[in-house]
Amino acid sequence: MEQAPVPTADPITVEVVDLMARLVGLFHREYEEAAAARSLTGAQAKVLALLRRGPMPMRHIAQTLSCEPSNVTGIVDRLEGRGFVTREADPQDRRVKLVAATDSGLSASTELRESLNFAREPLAALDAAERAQLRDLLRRMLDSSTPA
Amino acid sequence: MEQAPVPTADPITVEVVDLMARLVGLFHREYEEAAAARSLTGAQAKVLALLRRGPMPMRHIAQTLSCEPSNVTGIVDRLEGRGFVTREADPQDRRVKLVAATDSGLSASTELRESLNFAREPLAALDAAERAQLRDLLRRMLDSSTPA
DNA sequence: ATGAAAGGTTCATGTTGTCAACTGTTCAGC
DNA sequence: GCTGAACAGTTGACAACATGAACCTTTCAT
Repeated sequence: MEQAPVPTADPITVEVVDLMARLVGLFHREYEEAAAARSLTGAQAKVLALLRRGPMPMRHIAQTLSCEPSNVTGIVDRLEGRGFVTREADPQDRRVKLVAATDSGLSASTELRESLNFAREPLAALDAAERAQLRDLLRRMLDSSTPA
Repeated sequence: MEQAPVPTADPITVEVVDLMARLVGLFHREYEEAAAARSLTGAQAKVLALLRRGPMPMRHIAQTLSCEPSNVTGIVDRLEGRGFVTREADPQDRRVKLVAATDSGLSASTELRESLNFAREPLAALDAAERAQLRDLLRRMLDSSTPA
């Protein structure tokens, strides 16, 4: 039987991976800073961002963040303590706690999101057509690995 | 005088930022996992990756990682404790400590780097020409914001 | 009805991160 | 040459994040 064809690390792929690593570093730092400017931590900001689509069980948050549920407990505790989210029991299943963003939490998250859009100088180096190209490439990469 | 043209969040930019956020999340998680598989933390792996180019003063590490020097002390302590790096005084300036990867540290870092290359399924969705396109776009974004 | 399984929390522990205070070393100005 | 400012690194105290095990409550299959 053939060995699974090791995706021979061609030079372009290697370089793209490297560039992405740098991009990830940049992005991550800026996100962290933008959150800190609103005295949120990165993890808190991520949870708030998740809740923009609507209330969500703790477990679902943990899955999306790829971390242990016990970790989420603490993060939500702190967000709740500052009035950014609420916990309410799910009427359908009383084991489940639905976490929902408050108005205050929602607007904090929206502010942060918008501050990111124009803080993103790296994108300024590209013109409209190139940004569209980039968008298409990224879309295809993500759609292939995140069926959702 | 004109107001600085608020980079009116055009829909494409907004979407690109969003896609990048998702990509960053994916990449970050995979990096963290790949590091954990070698019982390294993400931060430790990042420092080892930095040292692949050669020895480096603590302060330079802190600057590159955008964190406090005191934080680097701890990370390097743990790496040193496991024989992945060494600390030696810089003969030129005895205040400075040069951190260098050992052979063991270097090969751990290389292994990790290579495991990333073919763990990067998202890239598989693109053919060679598209990967080259992506590389060019990313290069330009990064070169514009990281003069180095 | 009983017991297994699932959702959350708690506790203990380790790593990352910040900040302030401290030790050595270098270097500019006198 | 000295003195003092500035710099590199460490230490200590503390908060957030992250994991894993133990636990409680609720649900659900049998």
